[in-house]
Amino acid sequence: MNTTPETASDLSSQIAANIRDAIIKGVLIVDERLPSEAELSAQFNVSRATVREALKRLAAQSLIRTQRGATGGAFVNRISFEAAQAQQITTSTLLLSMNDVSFETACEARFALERACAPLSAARRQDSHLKAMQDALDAQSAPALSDAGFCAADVAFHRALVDAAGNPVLSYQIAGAVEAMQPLMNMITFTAWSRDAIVARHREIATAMTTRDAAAVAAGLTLLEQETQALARTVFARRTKQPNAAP
Amino acid sequence: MNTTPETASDLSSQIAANIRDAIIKGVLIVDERLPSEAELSAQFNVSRATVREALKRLAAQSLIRTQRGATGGAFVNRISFEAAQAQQITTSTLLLSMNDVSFETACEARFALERACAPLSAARRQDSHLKAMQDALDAQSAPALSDAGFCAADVAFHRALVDAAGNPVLSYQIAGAVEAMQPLMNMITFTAWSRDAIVARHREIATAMTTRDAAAVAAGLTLLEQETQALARTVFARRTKQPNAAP
DNA sequence: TGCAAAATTAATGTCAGACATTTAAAGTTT
DNA sequence: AAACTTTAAATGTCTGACATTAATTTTGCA
Repeated sequence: MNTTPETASDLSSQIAANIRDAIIKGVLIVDERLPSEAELSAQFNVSRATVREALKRLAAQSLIRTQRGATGGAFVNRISFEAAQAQQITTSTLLLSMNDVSFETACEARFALERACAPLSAARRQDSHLKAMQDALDAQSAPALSDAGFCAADVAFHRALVDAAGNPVLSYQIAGAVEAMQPLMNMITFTAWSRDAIVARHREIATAMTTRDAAAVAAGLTLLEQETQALARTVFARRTKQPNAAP
Repeated sequence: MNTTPETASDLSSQIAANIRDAIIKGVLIVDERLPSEAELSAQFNVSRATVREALKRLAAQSLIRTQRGATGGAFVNRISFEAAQAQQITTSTLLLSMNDVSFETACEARFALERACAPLSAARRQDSHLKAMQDALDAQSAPALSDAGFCAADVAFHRALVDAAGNPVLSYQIAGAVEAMQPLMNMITFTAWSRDAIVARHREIATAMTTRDAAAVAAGLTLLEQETQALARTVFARRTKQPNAAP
């Protein structure tokens, strides 16, 4: 049951931890109003400034929201899947960029996670998911598309694939991982040839999804992973040999 | 490239977003010292209190750390896998408890994720992983073990399974999801009979890991999932029929 | 009476300045 | 040269004030 070590000597950390535990343990219910800053400062016997620093910490974790005005105050937040995912993306993105995680490792993790939902996605996909995948495919096939646009459409495709599993927890976890990898993916300059290869694989996967062929979806993802890894290797190899000047 | 909407009118939010972007974009490097609070308040033309609230927000996301003293200040943090995972667990745990996620949905997501690393784990597992799994098995087989202890050993077993994949990104993502599910798992009271069934499945999985039989590992996980779901159904059904008095 | 405008109030947001505490480094003494 | 003392620079905390916001209450007038 490890939430956050945080044995800090800061009063604001302690107070934040105190309130956080109350929220986690259910002492404070969703949408319940916390005591006002003045009351909290009296309860904890600290100044209002210290209480405010504690509350800002909790707000940064989306645990509370604040409202101004007469009936305002700090309220316990119901964390939404969107908010949780946004946080996860921020954290994961920094984690990857700061810890010298290789493209290979991140890519492997990403496709492993995606394959995890292939059986569920194939079984449960709705027409709306197929349409989303098809739209992403069309976008990726556009002739004068920028690399960023290509990657965005790529994310949309895989996002639809994951959402088709119909499990919000799975979507939240995996979509976060996929999005966090985007900065790494953007390091690759996609040639027209490599784009065609990717789109072709996507087409295969989309077809397999249509026929609910889980094994084919997984196989398509595996092939896509191998090709992506190979592409990355050539791009990075060329780049180290011939370092570019443009910042 | 969605980091955090945060179009808030609070000055402290804006300043936090400003510095956060600088960190994400690499303008501020790991271990680099930020300007002192006094300098920041001059730069942003706000009071020191406002700057401090912004810094506390960043500290809550583990983006910075602060040190007191003459050479102190706020430093850009290198987010560790541990810290990132701890945050993910806090967020995911609250997400599950606050959004009425059913045991079924969470359990399905958990095992889907674990199956995702079965092939990698079977291929790459070291003796140390086998030993960790065996230790967890021994712990789970202890006769007078509490439910909490049983669950803790359960986590250790699956944690070793995931770590065996040798991919830190995968470990971070999945271990976080598994730990976040613990509160839900703890709602189940394991009978002696059901414990035996779980341990037996674990034994099969451990054996499959030893022989590097990825398909058998995945199959074992699938069976374990089905049995866990069935067990949960009976427990919850009994509980609704006969509401207990003890809080 | 009914309704719109104005005043009230209670909360967060911001500011300014002071003091406390911590820590490294410079300076002093033995 | 080593040990102690002083200094300086930073964060941590406190106090009190004012600004801003938004719901509520009161007032004024048709």
